[in-house]
This record gives sequence, structure tokens and C-alpha cells, in this order.
Amino acid sequence: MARIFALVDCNNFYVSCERLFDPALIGIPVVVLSNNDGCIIARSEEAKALGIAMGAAFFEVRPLIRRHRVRVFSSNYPLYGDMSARVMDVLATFTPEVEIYSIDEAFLGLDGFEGRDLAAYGRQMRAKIHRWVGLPVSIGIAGTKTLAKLASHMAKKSPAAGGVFDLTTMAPRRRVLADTEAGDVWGVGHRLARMLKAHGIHTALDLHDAPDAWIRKRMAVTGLRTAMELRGVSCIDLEHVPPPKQTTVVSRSFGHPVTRLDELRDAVSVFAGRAAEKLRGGRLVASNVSAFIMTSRFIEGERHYANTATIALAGSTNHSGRIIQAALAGLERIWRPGYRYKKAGVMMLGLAAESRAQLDLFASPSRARDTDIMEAFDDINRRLGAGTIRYGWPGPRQGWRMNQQRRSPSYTTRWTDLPVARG
DNA sequence: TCTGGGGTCCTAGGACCC
DNA sequence: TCTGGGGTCCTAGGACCC
Repeated sequence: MARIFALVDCNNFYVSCERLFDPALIGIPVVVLSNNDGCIIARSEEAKALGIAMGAAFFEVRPLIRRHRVRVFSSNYPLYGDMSARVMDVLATFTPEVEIYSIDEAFLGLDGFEGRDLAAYGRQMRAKIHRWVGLPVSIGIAGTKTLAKLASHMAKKSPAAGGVFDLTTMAPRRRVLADTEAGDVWGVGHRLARMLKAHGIHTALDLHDAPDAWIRKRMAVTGLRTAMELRGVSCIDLEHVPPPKQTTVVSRSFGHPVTRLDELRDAVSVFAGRAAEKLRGGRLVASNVSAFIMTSRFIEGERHYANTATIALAGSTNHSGRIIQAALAGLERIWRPGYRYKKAGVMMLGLAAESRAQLDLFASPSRARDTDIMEAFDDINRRLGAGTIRYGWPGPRQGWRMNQQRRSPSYTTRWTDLPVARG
């Protein structure tokens, strides 16, 4: 049976979320910044038209932004996460086969819908999301995930498509592939695109037509899979249930460079504490903790240093105290004086379900008590706000804290930020 | 002065064992 | 003391994604 996939992609997602709660932003250039207000990660169409590049450093495009009065926002993940969940809920009313691929994208399985007018079905989805949530989306439909991604680009690019592009009927595949750069294909990044270009492979069609053996040699099995998918052979299936996480990371760039060990200790404790909370939230435990620190890669003429230390936990755990202690031990091992550190983080490795570690956990009475303490800890932070209680003592200097000067309110996830309508 | 954060997968190479 | 093949496991690094 032929497979049918749809890719639903929210247009300029973060910008669209900001516009939803401030309609004055509609029709004018808007951008959203990364954590730490470092670079541009979302742009409205008007901002794109001004030539503001994706990923551009904020300070570099600042003159342009000033000149054109571009509205600028720090990223507001509680808001975006909540809006994302609403979109996904609407999609679930159209098919049970929904794979949430990222915060702003979902793959749908539409096998068995062959008889229908798929583009019309897509337009229904679009209209319902617009009416119920208020966000614009683009939808691509095709026989493989890679082609569905490509079709969603077509849906955005061609005004005639009306936001939905069905590659199974609307255009010959070869023509669409010929109009697509190889680097725009899902699975072909910067490096491979450059390599392909050097070998005369410029378009998606060139890749489609390249010999298997050559692709296998230069792009490994993942590259061959991509080429097969371009040819309409489905190799990447829908993932209905997300596979269990293997690692989880909490890391941040610092608002200002950090030189002192005590400041780094403070940052690493906060990150490790947050990582432990993430584990408990997912009912997971970890067997190892890595701490890592690095200087800026961008400053010329300054010595660069980056290092990671991995510490084995004595038995898998999600206990904040143990994890913080291990992360700090890792930090001591890699810290070197004389550097201006710009970023640090904590990675949890060897994740496993808490339930599988239970027996071991309760083998010792002190561990059972630890679990009770952590539950109370999380409960307090849930009810009174994140960070109400934490491990350790915040250091006197907080220069490592992120810059986030342009954040919009948490309209939908904090009562005090609820928008007010006035008649 | 200022350049995100959080993930996955594949491969090559070394250690170790029989 | 040297020779050889083959298997597994682990890690580091590189590539990708949003």
C-alpha cells in the first residue's frame, strides 16, 4: 500500500505566537532572539524581506533593526510550548497518526486517505488551526517524509498553493526537485551541501539521480536513505511514541564572561539542579553526569579552552544533591584559571526509567528517604513557582545569568500575565 | 561589548578477548 | 617470542535536525 505523509509546519512560529497576543505586530517586521538575546532565531516575512538572516548575531544586524524599527523579542518558551500543544491537539482531531517532530512541526500519517482530495483535507486542517488557535501553518503532502518536507516548502513559496501543497497530484516530482537546491533537502546540511556542490550536484534532482554506490560512500547510509526518499521510497517511518531519551542537557551561555571558579560553581549547581528536576519530571534516572565549560569561539586572539568531565554516579539516581555534587566534582577537574568562560552546562547520561531502578533505590532506607525529600521539593516549586527552593546558596555575583531584556509576558501560562480585553 | 539550546545517528579507531 | 583473524565494546568526532 502506498504511504501518505503530511508535514504541518507553523509559519514563523515564534513571531506568530507574539503576534497572536499583540495584533499591532501584524504587518510590521518582527524578530525573536535566541536565549541570552544572542542571535536571530525567528523572523516575520517583513523582517526576512529586509535581509535579516536566520541565525544572524543580534549586535551585527542591530543597525538594520534600528533603521527599520523592527520589533525585537527575547524568546518566551512557556508561551511557545503552550501554543504548540494547542496546535497538536487540533491535528489529533484529523488523524490518530501524529508524530510531534518539533515545537512547530508535526508529521501526520494519512495512509488509507487515498480516495480523498488530500489538498482539500489539508485546507480544512489549516482553517481549523487558524480558527481554534489563531496560528498560520503550511502543509506538505507526499509519499515520504523527505518529500512531504519539500512539499511544505512549496506550500510556503508558491502563493497559488494556498498554504497546502500535495506533491502526489499537484506537480511532477522531477520538476519540483529540479527547482530545489540540494542543501534545502531534509538531511542535507551545510557540510554535505558544500561537498555535493563540489561534485556538481546542485539540485535535489541531481541527488535523486546520483548513483547509489557514490552516495553511500560519500554520505553514509543516512544519505542513501535521503536519496531513496526523494525517489518516493519511504525509508523513514512515523514515530508514534517518542523513543526513550538517552541524554538530557541543561546549558546556557553567560550574560557576561565568567573567570572565577565560585561563579562557575554557582552556575553549574543551578544547571545540575535543573537537570535533576528534568529527570524527575520524566520519571528517569541517570548513571553518569558530565559537566562542561567553554570560552567563546568567536573572540580572535584570545586563547580558547573547552573541556568536559564525566563522573559516574554511585548507582543511577535523580537526586538533586547527588547530581549537583557530581557535576561540581567534574567542574573542579576541568576548570583552569586565566580564561574568560562564556558557557557551561551539565549533561545527564545513561538514562533509564525510574521504575526499573526502584528496587535498587529502595534497597537502602536512606535512598527511600531521598525520594520523599525530592518529591516534597518538586511539589513546593510546582505550587509556589520554579526556584522557590533550591540547593546551595546563590553566589554574590550573578554575571552568568542570561540576558533576556525583551521578553513578552507568559500570556497563557501565568495568571498574572493573562491578557485583558477592554470593551 | 554582544554569536542559542537540546537532541539523534553514524563511523572510525582503539582496547580487549579468544 | 612472534604471528594472525575476528569479534565486541566503548569513545570521540562529525554530521544532521529544529
